[in-house]
Amino acid sequence: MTGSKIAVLDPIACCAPVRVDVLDESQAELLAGSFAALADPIRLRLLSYIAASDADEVCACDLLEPSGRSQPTVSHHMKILVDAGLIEREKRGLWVWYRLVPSRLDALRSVLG
Amino acid sequence: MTGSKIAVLDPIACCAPVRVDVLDESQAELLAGSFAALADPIRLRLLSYIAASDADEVCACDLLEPSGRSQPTVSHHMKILVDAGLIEREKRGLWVWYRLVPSRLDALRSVLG
DNA sequence: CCATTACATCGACAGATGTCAATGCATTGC
DNA sequence: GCAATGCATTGACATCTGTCGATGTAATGG
Repeated sequence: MTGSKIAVLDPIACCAPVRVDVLDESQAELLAGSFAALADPIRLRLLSYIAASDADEVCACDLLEPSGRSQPTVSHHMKILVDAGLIEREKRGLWVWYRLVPSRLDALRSVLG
Repeated sequence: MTGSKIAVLDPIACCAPVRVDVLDESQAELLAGSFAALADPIRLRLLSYIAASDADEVCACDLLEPSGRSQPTVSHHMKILVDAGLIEREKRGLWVWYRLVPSRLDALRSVLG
């Protein structure tokens, strides 16, 4: 995907020199941000709750009880997931609905393969 | 994979009731820990450095320069990756060698699928 | 032994993160 | 208009995290 080949030659020669295809800093920063969104048990459960829903969207009001956290805390976590691009937010009337963004999850999955 | 079906019925009925297959707390805690190990740009670059190596293992001494961090800091990050089960550590003589644990990465990947 | 090397651990610090009560801001219904 | 509702934002706090200098520890070579 990236293709940036960096040749690293170790001067001491304790170890064999290595040719590498390493994530550059900006790529690593971006990916780390995405994984950080997944690095919290509450957010993982919120995500799986949406993923497991029969409908393809879930009302914010349904996320309070199963998460066991206060309304501001859930709102905070949902914002982090939205900012990471893992879920979409849509406001209809008084209620807010969340949907998964499967392409974003696929992108993260491909990084681990 | 888990199979734990939990029926959640929302009492207010503002939203449709949802049948869910949600991560339980201990599962979420475990997974969050694994993703947290990936939620740092330095660790991602260390991991990709090992993954991109021609050999299947990399000497710790080769990780200092490309990471741009001090020796204690790199040691700290490698410990986190090892504790998360993402890489293996083997000491031979004075040197320490690291290898990927592909099965662990596969497991994480399958969670996102 | 002793010096040197490679890596781990400790201690300290700044900055990030999760949490909730209090408050703000739209939207709806009257 | 006004009150009520659903969610976001703020402020404050404790905890966690990344970082490095200093030091500890195990292995090697003389």
